[in-house]
Amino acid sequence: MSDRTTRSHIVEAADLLFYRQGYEHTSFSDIADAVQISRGNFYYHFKTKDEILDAVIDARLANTRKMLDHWESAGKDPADRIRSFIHMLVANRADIKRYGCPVGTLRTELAKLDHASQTEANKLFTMFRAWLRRQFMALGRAQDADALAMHLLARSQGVATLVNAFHDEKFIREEVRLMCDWLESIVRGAAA
Amino acid sequence: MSDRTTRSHIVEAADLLFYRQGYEHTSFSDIADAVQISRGNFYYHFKTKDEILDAVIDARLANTRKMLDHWESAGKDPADRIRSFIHMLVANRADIKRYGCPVGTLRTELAKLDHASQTEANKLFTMFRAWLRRQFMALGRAQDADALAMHLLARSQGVATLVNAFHDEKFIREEVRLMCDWLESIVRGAAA
DNA sequence: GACAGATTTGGACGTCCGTCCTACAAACCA
DNA sequence: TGGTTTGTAGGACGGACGTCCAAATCTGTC
Repeated sequence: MSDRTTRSHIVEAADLLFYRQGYEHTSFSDIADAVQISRGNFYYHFKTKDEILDAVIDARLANTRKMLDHWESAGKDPADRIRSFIHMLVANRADIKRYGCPVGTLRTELAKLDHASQTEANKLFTMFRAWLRRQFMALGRAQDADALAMHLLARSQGVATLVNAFHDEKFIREEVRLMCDWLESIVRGAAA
Repeated sequence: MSDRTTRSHIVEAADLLFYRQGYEHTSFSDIADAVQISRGNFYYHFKTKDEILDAVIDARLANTRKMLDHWESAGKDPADRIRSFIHMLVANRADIKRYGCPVGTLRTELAKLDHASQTEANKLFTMFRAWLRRQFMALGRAQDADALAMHLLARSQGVATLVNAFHDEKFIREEVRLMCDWLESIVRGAAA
C-alpha cells in the first residue's frame, strides 16, 4: 500500500524529470529531492536506475494507451479521431515549446546511449503508428494506411522539434492547420 | 602547426563522437582514445569540455555554410537548390538511420541540459532556415517564404527522427518524393 | 506490550569524470 | 651548444554518481 504510493511517487517524479532534464542528466538525488525521500530508499523500490526508466516507460505506455482508447470512443469518425492526434500538439504546446516531445526526445536520448530500453521506448511510437494506421484503414485507405500514419507521425515530430528550437508557438497553429487540410483532402478523396 | 593539426584532430574526433554517442555521454577519455593522445594533453588545447563543444559547433557551422554556398552556385534555379536540401536526407540516409540528424539531435540534447551553447547550436537550424527562405523568396513566395522554409525544415526533421526510430530507409525515399511533389506544386503555383 | 515484517534513513563504497599540475620531449633560436 | 618555447605524457585532485548496507523507525497482529 504505502509501497505502492511511494513507488508511484518515484515513477511520477522520475517521469517529469526525465522529460525536462533527460534521463542521463537526472540523478537519484534529483528524484529523491522531488519526492522528498532519502536517496538510499531507492534501493528498496528499484534495484537500478534502469528499473526506474522501465517503470517510467511502462507508465507512459499505459497513459498513452488510455489516451488512444479515449480518442477512439470519443471521436465520431476516423477523421475526427485523427484530428485528436493532431490537436495534441496544440494541447501540449507550452510543454513542447520548453521541453520538446516527450516521446521523441526520450527515444532519441536512449538511441544515443545505445540503451537496452530503447526497444521499449520505441513502443510508444509504434503504439501511435498502429493506432493511426487503423484510423486511416477505417477511412478506406487500406493500401497506404501505414505510410499515411508514418507521414503524420513524422510531421508532428518535426513540428515539435522546431517549436522547441525556435520557441515559436504560432508555428504549431500554422502546421496544425496544414495537417488538418491534408487530412481533409484525404477524407474527400475517400468519399469520391 | 602541429598544434593546428592535433587541435583539428580533436575537434574532428569529438564531432563524430558527439554525433554518435551524444555530448554528455562522450568523455575526454573517449576522445583521447580516438585521437590517440593522452588525456592530460587536452588542457593544452582546450581548457574545458565546453570549449571543445564550441569548437565542434563552429566547425559544423563552417561546413554547413560551405555546403549551402555550394548548393547555391551548383543549382540552376531556386527549386533545384531546394531539391539539394531535400536530397540531403537520401545522401546521409545510412548515418541518419543509425544516429539521427546531426543538427537536430545535438540541439535537442543541449536543450535538455539547458547548456550555454544551445544558442550556438540553434544557429545551425537558423542557417538552413534563412537559406531556404531566400530560395522560396526567389521562387516568388516573398509573403510566406519563411513559413515554407519552416515547413520543409520540420518535415525533414520528422523524417530523420522516424527513420532513426524505425531503422527504415525506404521511408526516406517515400517522404523525399512527397516533399519534391510538394515543391513542384509550389513551383507551378508561382509560374501561374 | 512484545514481536515480525515492511519501510525508511543516512552514509559508506568504488568508480568515473572534468580539471589541473608537473615533469619530460622535441623543436627552434641565439 | 645552451636556453627558450611549444607540445605531450601521466597522474593527482575533488566531486558526483549509482550502488549497497546496516541500523532505525513504523505498522499491524497476537
